[in-house]
Amino acid sequence: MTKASRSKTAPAKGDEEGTRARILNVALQEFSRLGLSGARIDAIAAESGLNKAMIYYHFGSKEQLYVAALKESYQRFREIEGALEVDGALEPEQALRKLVGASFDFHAAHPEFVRMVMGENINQGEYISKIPELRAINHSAIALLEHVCQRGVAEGVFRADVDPVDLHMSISALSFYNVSNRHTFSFIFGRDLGAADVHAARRASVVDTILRAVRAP
Amino acid sequence: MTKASRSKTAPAKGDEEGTRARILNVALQEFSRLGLSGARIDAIAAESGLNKAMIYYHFGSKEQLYVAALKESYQRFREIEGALEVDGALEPEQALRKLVGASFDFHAAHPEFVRMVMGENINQGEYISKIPELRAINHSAIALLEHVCQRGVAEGVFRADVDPVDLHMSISALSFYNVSNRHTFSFIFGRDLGAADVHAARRASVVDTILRAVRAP
DNA sequence: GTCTATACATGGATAGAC
DNA sequence: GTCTATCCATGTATAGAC
Repeated sequence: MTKASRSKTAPAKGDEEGTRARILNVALQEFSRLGLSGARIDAIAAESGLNKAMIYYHFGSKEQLYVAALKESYQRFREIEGALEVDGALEPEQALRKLVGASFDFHAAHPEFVRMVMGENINQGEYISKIPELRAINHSAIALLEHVCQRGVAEGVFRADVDPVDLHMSISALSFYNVSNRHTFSFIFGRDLGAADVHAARRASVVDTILRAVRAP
Repeated sequence: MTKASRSKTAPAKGDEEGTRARILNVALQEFSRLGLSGARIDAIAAESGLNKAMIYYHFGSKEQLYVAALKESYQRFREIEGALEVDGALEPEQALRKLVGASFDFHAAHPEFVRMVMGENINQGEYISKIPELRAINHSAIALLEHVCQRGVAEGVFRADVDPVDLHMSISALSFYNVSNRHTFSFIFGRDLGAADVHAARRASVVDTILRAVRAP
């Protein structure tokens, strides 16, 4: 009996998503909202329309479920990043603009990813270190950046001494902070970062900041 | 009997710091390490060399203790920021360099502050909103930035259309992320952000990025 | 695979003596 | 103000039936 031992009863029910997948989706939301310690297995069970025993049957423990959710979170991130096509006809400047804008938009559109990463940093990276597959997760992003930088240097529009990983870090920081620190920032400065005009202005500022950082001389 | 009802026995004991202050210090560390839900009253009591009842006597509840720690955290931040003297003889460029470097250094030197802010954003700012005094916390930083910008514009070295709050946000983002996402970033890129040379290079990059963002034209 | 019922530990909070 | 002892709700995890 191999892994695919769900011999019959392939359920064509409307909500057929698979129990495991349903749990995982709910868990991702719950952990991202409340962190590892704040999330409750009871709540995940209830929200999934299941019972606690099912969660332990499929995932073993709260921590293993958390690791699965963390992994899933990063993998979704990779999928969307991977779908970015940027080369082709675009000038290096325009290509970089597109990359930065996409990063900013992705973070804004996926606060649950941002929150998972925040939570895992609160955990001091204890659990992500158990998922070596994620090591490669951003390498394609770096490769893309590197390629764009090289083209820019060749055309004489970008500086030659830009480190792609350092540049990636700046792009991530500006994209990430905008979501991660939204609540405290909005409170302290009375500027609602969720508002459309504020958001658009910030986006433009971030893209501009990165472009200026790489532009020659 | 007024507030100061500790009539006699003003204890000259070596560790005289005040019970309340001792609890608060330990709580700040504990909440910053583990977040509101992850922190344990038992652990705070033990670490303080006290018992749980004392905590409830002085602070009422876990959440009130958390709010006190959050407030304390921001107030220490303000103190250090407030001590920054930047005007005087410095050129606008040099003044801004100093400001950005100080922000970067402060965050690096105070991971517990960064972590408290992360945790509170996980809480969606629910508790900071109960501390209206903190609204003004960064206004002096903004005023300083604004003044430097104005001088730079007057001398023709800075752009005229820089928004001080937006600029402050970029400085904070680059300073904050470096600490907040240290663990996941180090894991994924295999670059230890704690290492002295990496840290110094990143600092230089951040200062440079901000300077380029404001420089005319 | 899925459920109900329950074991068992933990954690926030309080009572009451000193 | 400070302590010990304890209450009670909650939360992770499992046993065992279907």
